[in-house]
Amino acid sequence: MALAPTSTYAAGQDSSSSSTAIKASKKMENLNLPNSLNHPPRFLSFPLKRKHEILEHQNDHPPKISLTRHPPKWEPPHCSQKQAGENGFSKVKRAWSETAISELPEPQAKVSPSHQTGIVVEVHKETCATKKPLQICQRKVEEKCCESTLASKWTPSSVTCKPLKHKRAKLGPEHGTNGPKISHEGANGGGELQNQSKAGCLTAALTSDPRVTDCGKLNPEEKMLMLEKAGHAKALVLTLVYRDGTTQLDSEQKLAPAVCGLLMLMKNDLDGRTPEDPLGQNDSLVYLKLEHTPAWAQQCTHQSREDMLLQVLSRSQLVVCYKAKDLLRTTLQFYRQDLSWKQVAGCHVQDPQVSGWLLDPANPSSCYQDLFNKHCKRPHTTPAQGTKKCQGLWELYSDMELNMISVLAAMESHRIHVDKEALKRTSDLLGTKMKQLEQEAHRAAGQIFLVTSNPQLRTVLFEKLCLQERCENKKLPKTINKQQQSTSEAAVSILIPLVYTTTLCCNPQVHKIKSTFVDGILSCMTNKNYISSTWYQTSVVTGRISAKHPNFQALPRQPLQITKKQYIQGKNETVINVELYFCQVELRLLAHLSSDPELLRIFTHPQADVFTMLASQWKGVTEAEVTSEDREHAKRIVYSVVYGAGRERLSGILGVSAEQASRFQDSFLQTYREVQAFIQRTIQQCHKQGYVLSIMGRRRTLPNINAPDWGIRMQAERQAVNFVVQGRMTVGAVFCRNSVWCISECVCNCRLIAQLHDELLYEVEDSQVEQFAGEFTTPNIS
DNA sequence: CTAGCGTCA
DNA sequence: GAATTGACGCTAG
Repeated sequence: MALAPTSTYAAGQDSSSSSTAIKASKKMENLNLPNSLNHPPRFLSFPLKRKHEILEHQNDHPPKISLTRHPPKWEPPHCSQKQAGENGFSKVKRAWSETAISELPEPQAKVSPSHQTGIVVEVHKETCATKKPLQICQRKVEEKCCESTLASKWTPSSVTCKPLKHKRAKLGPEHGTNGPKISHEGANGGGELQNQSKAGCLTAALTSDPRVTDCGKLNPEEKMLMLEKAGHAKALVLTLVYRDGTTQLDSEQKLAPAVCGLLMLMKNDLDGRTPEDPLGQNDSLVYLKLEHTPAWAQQCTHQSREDMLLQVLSRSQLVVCYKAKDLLRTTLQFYRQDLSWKQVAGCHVQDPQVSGWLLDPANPSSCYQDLFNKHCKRPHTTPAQGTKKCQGLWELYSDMELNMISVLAAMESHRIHVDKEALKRTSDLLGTKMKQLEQEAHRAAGQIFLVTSNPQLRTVLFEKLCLQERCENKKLPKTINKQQQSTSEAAVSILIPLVYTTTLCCNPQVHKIKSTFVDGILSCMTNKNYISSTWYQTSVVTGRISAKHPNFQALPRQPLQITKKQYIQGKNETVINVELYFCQVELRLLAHLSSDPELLRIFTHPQADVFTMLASQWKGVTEAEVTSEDREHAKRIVYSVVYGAGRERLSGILGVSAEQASRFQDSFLQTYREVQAFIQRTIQQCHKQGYVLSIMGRRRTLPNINAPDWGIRMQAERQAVNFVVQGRMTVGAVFCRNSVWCISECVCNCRLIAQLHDELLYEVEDSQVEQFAGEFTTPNIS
C-alpha cells in the first residue's frame, strides 16, 4: 500500500513530479553556510544578498508590457489552450515519466540534499515608467524549499512519526488517526476515505430535497440532456459541498474540509427572483458527486477523456462561484490524471469574493453572508454595475483579477516534493545544536532561563547583567508598545561585545530556522510528501498576493546548509527555475507618478541598478565594489525615506545618529523634489476624498486620514502614499499576461510556481532554459 | 516607512 | 485548556 504514491509518482501521472526527473547538467553548488554546527559563530547570519551576474546578450527591443483588454464580459477560453494541453504538455509529461522510472533512486543510498540548485534566468523587464533595453542575467540560485527526489522514500513510518507540536497538525480532523493514507486532494483535501458515512448522510439529505437532481441517479440519456441544459443555461452558479456538511458559502473554517460534491444551479431566469428564493421556474439544481472515476463521465464515451466539469467551467456564458479558486483547484486535484493544469488555467469563473474585496480591500468580508449583507442590501440591484465610482474597479476586476483566479488555482495545485527524512534529520541536528547553545547561554547568564522567552532574556540582560549601563554611548532600541528594553537581534548585537560569550544571541536565529523553516515545512506535509502553498488573492489591502502553509514568499533567500555531513551527495537532478525579475517596480512606479527628473534620469541608464548606484554614492566606492549587503542597505534606506520614516527609525537603519539621519533625509528629499511633491499631493487628495486610488484603479479608503490624533493621522498618510505606489500594477499585469502566454503560446514546457511580489518563478525543463529566456525577450510578449 | 505570515510566551 | 495579543523575524517594495 505504501507503494501506491510511489508508483503514481513513477508513472508520471502527476505532472509536477516532472520536476524531480529532469536531468541536471549543472553540478550542485556546495554553498557553505558558516560551519555553524562545528564552532558557534559570533553571529549566525544568513545574508540577504542576491547574486546578480550580468550575462551575455542584451536585447535592443524592450518588450512592452500591457494588459490584454478583455471586454467586461465572459469569453470562451482560447481554442489553442486545449491544443497546447493535449499536444504539448502531455507529451512531455510522458517523456519525463519515462525518465522518472529509469532513474528512480535507490532507497537510502541516494538522498537528495535538503536544498536544490538551479539556474535562474533573470529577465529584468521594463516597466511602463521608462524605456530601456532588456537585460538577461543569469545567476545560480539555491531554491528556498527543499525539493527532493523522493517519493520512493515514502514509508509508513515516515508518515506516522510526525510530531504533534504544531497547531495545524493538531487541528486536522483526519490527522494521525489511521496511519498512512494517500491523499489525492493535496493542500486542503486529505482524508477522502474518511467520513464516508457522514458524506453519505449529507448526500442523502441533499438528493432527497425535491428541488435537487442527483446526477448519479440519472441514466446516460438523462445525463446528456442535463448537460445540454447546462450548456444553454444563462448562468451557472457552482458551490462546493464538503464532507462535514458545510459548503463554500458557510463561514471560514480553520482547516478546509474535504470536498464531496458540487451543487450546480442552472439559471435561466436572471431577473425577477429575490436572493431568498433563487430557484425560478426554468431553473434547476443538480448535485454532482465528485469521484475519481465519475460514473457520469465514464458513460459518455464520445466525450473522450475530457472532463465534463471542465466543459462546464470553460463555457462562454456566465459561471459564478464564491471562492472560485477553490473550485478550480479542487477540479485539478480530483482529475489531475486526466486534466492538464493548462486547461483549467484558462477558465474564467466569476467570483463575488474577489469583486467584493475590490470594493473595500481594507475590510474584506469573512464569509458569503457577510459579503451579501454588505453589498446587497437591496435585493434587486447588482452591486458591480451602475454606480460610476465602481467603473474603474470593474475593469480592474475583469481584466486582471478574474484572470488571476485560475492561474493561482493552477499554482496551488503544483506539488513540490520534499525529502521528509532528510528534513527530519536536519530538524534533529538543529535541535541538538540548540540545546548546546542553550546550555552555553545559561552558563553565560549564570542562571537557567528560557532562551526563547523575551521577558526572561530581558531580565537576564538588563536586570541581572545590567548591560545597558555599559553602553551609554549607544542608544538601545525599545519595544513599540510598552517601551521596554528590546531583546531584538539588533539590540542584543550591540550588547554582545560586552559579554565574553556570544551565544545569547545565537539562539533566536537557530531557533527561527528550526521552528519556521524546518519544522514548519514538515508540519505542512502531514500525510503527504510534498508541499503546495495556498495563495490568497484577497488578503492584502494593497492588492499584492500572499501565501500560507508554507509562506513561500517569506522563505529565506539563501539556502541553508547545516554541515558538510548533512549535505549528502544526491543524484544530479535539479529543477531549473526561471525567475522573471522586475527591477524595483515600486521605485519605477514612483518615478513615473512623480515625474521626478532626477529619479527618471537614474532609470535611463540601461544597465545600472538603482540601488547599486545609490550605494556606491553613499559609501563612496565604485559600483563594482558595492556588495550585496550594501545594496540591500541602500534599498531599505531609500524605501524608508520615501515612505516617510522618522529620524529615529532612520538612524537605526542607517546606523548613524538621529541628527545625521535627518540631514540625510533632507538631502534625499531635496534631490528628488518631485517625489516630495507627489507625496504631498497624494496626502492632500486623500484628506479631501477620504480614499486614494492606485494606478490600476484600485481603491483604499482611509478612515483615519482626518483623525484628531496626530500619530494615527500620520500613519494614515503614510499608508495612503504606500498604497498608491505599492500595488501589483506591473507584476500583476505581467503575471496574468505571461500565464496565459505560458498556457497557450509558449513552445517551452514551463509552469508558473510562485509569485514573490516582483518575481515570477517558473519551472522550465533544463534543455529549454535558453529558449525560454529567449522567448521572454521577444517583443511578442506584450 | 508600508505590506504580509509564522512562532512563541 | 483554549483563544487572543504583542514582540519578534522572515519576506517583498
